[in-house]
Amino acid sequence: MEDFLKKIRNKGLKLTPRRKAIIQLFIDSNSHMTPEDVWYKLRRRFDRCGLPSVYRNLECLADCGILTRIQQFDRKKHYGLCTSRNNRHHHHIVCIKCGKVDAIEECAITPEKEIKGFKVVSHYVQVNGVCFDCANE
Amino acid sequence: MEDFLKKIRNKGLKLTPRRKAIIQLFIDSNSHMTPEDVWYKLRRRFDRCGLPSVYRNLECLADCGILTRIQQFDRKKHYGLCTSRNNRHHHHIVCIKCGKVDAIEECAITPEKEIKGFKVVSHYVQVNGVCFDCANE
DNA sequence: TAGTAAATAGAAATAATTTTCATTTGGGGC
DNA sequence: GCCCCAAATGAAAATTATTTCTATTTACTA
Repeated sequence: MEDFLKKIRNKGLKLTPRRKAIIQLFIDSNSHMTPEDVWYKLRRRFDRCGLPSVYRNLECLADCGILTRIQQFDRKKHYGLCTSRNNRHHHHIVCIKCGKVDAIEECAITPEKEIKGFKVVSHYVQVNGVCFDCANE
Repeated sequence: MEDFLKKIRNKGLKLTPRRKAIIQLFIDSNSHMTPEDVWYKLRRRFDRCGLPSVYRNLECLADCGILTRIQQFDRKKHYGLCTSRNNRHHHHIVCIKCGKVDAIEECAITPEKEIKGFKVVSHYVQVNGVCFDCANE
């Protein structure tokens, strides 16, 4: 937890009760969540709690590298706890059953391979770049 | 084009003027598009043209393997033409400038590598799987 | 401890997508 | 070529996730 708080301070952002609570929720939940999921759980602890604030905080925590944006094709935003200890390039693996999120350092994904104890079912890769034509215009 | 039409027939779906026109739009446009983009262009050719129908057709064409769903973090759906000639496992590379979409067969993405003439700027990988705990419950 | 920029709640607005339903149409079978 | 029926369509309305706005509160710095 202290590592996470440090990341917020490093960005010059405030360490509010909501933010700490949200991080704690992710540590406890061990799975990715939508803004609404988080909001629902936060309301148990705070009488007043605005959904827009949750949206802002999740984005802010993702920008701090504390959370990672998880792509689920259900039209909602999803965030998971980013547990990578160093700052190296990495990706995340998501359990399609329980939503558990873990960091993976390797990029060479091969089908059927087991990664960190996860049995790979599918993976989504999108490479963003500049094509030959655009690079030379 | 004939290859694409075959894929629709193989799925037992109808070969409507809208569908042919949408495929042609993608062949001509050479970039990925949102439902609204497609709708806007279709309206030049058809007097009556419903947006829901465009949504339905894009999903349908994606299910047929004619289009591929492109992830852009702008809250809209994006589709690109899938030009892969065989049925092998593949991904897509997207130009962040012009939106050009191309199929890539290799999975071992390394940063800075050039793929098919595209200079890789970033890539998004999400692996979906079943974690150790879930696999053993 | 006062000052200030950042964070907040709540209400309202926005915008993408989906649903519903009545009508039309493509394509297989005659 | 014509009939039939499931699939496709348009239009309007509904849904729903997300964002904006604004006044108020709060965390942190000096």
